[in-house]
Amino acid sequence: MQKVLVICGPTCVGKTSLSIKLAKLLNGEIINGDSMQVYKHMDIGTAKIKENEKDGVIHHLFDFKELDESYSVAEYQKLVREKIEEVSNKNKLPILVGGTGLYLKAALYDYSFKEKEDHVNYGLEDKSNEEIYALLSSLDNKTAKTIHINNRKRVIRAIEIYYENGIGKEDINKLQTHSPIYDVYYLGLRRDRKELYKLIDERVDQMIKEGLINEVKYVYEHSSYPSTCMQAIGYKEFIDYFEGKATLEYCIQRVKFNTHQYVKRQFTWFNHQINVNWVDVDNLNSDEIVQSSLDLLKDFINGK
RNA sequence: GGAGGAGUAGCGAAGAGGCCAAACGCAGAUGACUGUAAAUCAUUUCCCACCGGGUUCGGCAGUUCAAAUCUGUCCUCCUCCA
Repeated sequence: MQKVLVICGPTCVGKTSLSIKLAKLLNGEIINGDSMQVYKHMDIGTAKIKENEKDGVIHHLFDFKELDESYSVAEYQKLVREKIEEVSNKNKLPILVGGTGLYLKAALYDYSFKEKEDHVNYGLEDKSNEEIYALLSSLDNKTAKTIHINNRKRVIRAIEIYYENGIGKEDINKLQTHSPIYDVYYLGLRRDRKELYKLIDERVDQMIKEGLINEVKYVYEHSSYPSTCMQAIGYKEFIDYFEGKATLEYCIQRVKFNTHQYVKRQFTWFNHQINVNWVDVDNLNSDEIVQSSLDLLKDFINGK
């Protein structure tokens, strides 16, 4: 099986800088594992790696989407698998770096997404939660039991899955093995939450200084709200400011709070969905982080 | 010095005698997650506990079977007039 190294963890722990060092030490190339860094023009707010920080390491799947294009796990899965193939063929180690848990898992596990056209509209959007949930229950009760009635997106998607496949989501999942299709090592960076929150707040302030507002304004003007890119934290919060509904200070605070909650969700995901080998970064300097990572990776690397 | 107004859980803010451990929002905590995932959704947050119990609504003292809600007094803050 092909080897794949994953560097994951919550936002703002230092995945990017570690990834460069490991890529150089392990002769690797980096593949983006982050749902928002695929977009052009979204650099500051997504904390995307800067050109001069890449240090000669090749990066894949960054900056290839226009702002008005949508994006999804299925597309990501397909692209990443191609890249893993491509990098491996050069005899280099593919290193996935990112914090979007579902994307990482979907790419590396045998999640299957049906090849499909554009979204078919089944006219579910204007129905009430109760109505669509009742519909799902009648179609595919097994899946309905796993989704909360208020979770419209999931309920609707489950109905779509049923219509498109003639079989329910739960039954489809049963056909999968739920194991990785590569020889994967999950390396995670972790840090005390409170400490992380503090670093996040500082980083947000720094982003503002670097011109985040102008960047967001550009993105805002070249897309529209339902679009994927304007759902990014650090962007959507400023819509109210641009429309004169909230002060700038308030919006900046919202960015910080939303990022805190995002971190929380990321931890929940990583802790419960995949077996991450954690490096606790709290009292380590950057060299020590690299060393701890290499210690953990020893068997994975030598097991070639 | 005079006239008004306000003090409610970490913050904001409802409640104006029993249905109040106290709505709602925010922040915090926990969880779910297979095509929007930086998305979406659920649970939880005075204290101890399994039923249940113990302390709360600026302080103190009253009225009442019953007080966050009524009375007195004190403290703090705000606005206006001097």
